[in-house]
Amino acid sequence: MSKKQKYLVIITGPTAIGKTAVGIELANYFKTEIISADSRQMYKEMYIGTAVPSSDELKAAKHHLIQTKSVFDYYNASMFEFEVLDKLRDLFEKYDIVLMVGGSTLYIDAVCYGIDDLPTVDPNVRNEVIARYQSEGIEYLQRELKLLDPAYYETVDLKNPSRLMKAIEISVMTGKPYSSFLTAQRKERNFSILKIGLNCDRDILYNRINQRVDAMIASGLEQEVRSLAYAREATALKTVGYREMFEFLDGKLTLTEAIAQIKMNTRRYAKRQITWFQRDKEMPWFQPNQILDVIEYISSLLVEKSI
RNA sequence: GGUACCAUAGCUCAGUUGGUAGAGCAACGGACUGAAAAUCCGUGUGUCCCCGGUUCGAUUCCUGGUGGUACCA
Repeated sequence: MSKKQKYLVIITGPTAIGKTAVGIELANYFKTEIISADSRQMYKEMYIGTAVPSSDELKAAKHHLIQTKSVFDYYNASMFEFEVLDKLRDLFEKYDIVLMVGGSTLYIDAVCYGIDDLPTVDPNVRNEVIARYQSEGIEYLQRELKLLDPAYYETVDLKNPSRLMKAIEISVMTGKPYSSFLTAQRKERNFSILKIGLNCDRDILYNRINQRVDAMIASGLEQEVRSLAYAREATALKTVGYREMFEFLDGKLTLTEAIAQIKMNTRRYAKRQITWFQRDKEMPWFQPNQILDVIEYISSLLVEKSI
């Protein structure tokens, strides 16, 4: 192996834990750049409600995949996988270490382990399935899936319409059962991956979330959401902070209620992230203020591996 | 100060004709391979305000407190 070993260092953790600040410090220390692993900060129409790094923060370290897409663009975890791999090919020409910072769990897993190749679904097929679900209910999806992919029917969460629809769309499109595309095989990467988790006591995290939401409101979240009314139906706008503010603008919630719900839904989101992270028993955890410990931890692994 | 009503889960409240209690929301736990900040599933966590009385047994009935609300002064 003549080529020098390359490392992707992933900084992750629940929303509002302080990943951005840690990422920038690490980027400066290791003299490298940051790829965002955030499924919402990539949309250029969304800014306040996604807590995109500030212009000062973006100047402090070079960031990639931030505000590069439109909310009308179709995007998914598989596309993220390939986009990041492309980006890494470039960055590893210049750096031995590249950082990836973010909390979008499925996207991170797609980069680390790969995600099976599926054909892109024809919007007509998709709309047809959605329409029949809306008129005939989840029983329709269950019946249909049982016919199209009995094996998947046995293992899937039968009460989860998203999962059922996805499998039906793919099966209808290809004429083959959805489950025949699932290999459950980890893809090999030609770089090493180091994951770092950031977390703290739950009540402290919840305080940070509350403060962040208040700050979003103070910075004009209402205006941002109001100006996005034309894009309201886009999937990317079905996001904590935007959804509740649309309800406020509709008069379904008072501003006070909307703020309370944004805080609550952000807490639940953080909890879902934490649940996902707990699958990975190997991931080391640090407090967001333990930057020196994180640097020491990363450095020790680099030395160990290069010997 | 007087009279009436109320006090049960984190909150709003239901209930037990006397056998130690249950809803909604919150909270907590979990699943998750192309919408993932999405989508879905599960769980009751309790000095039934306090002291005494009646009773085999009191959160429930009774005395007296304490706190709250309303009205009258």
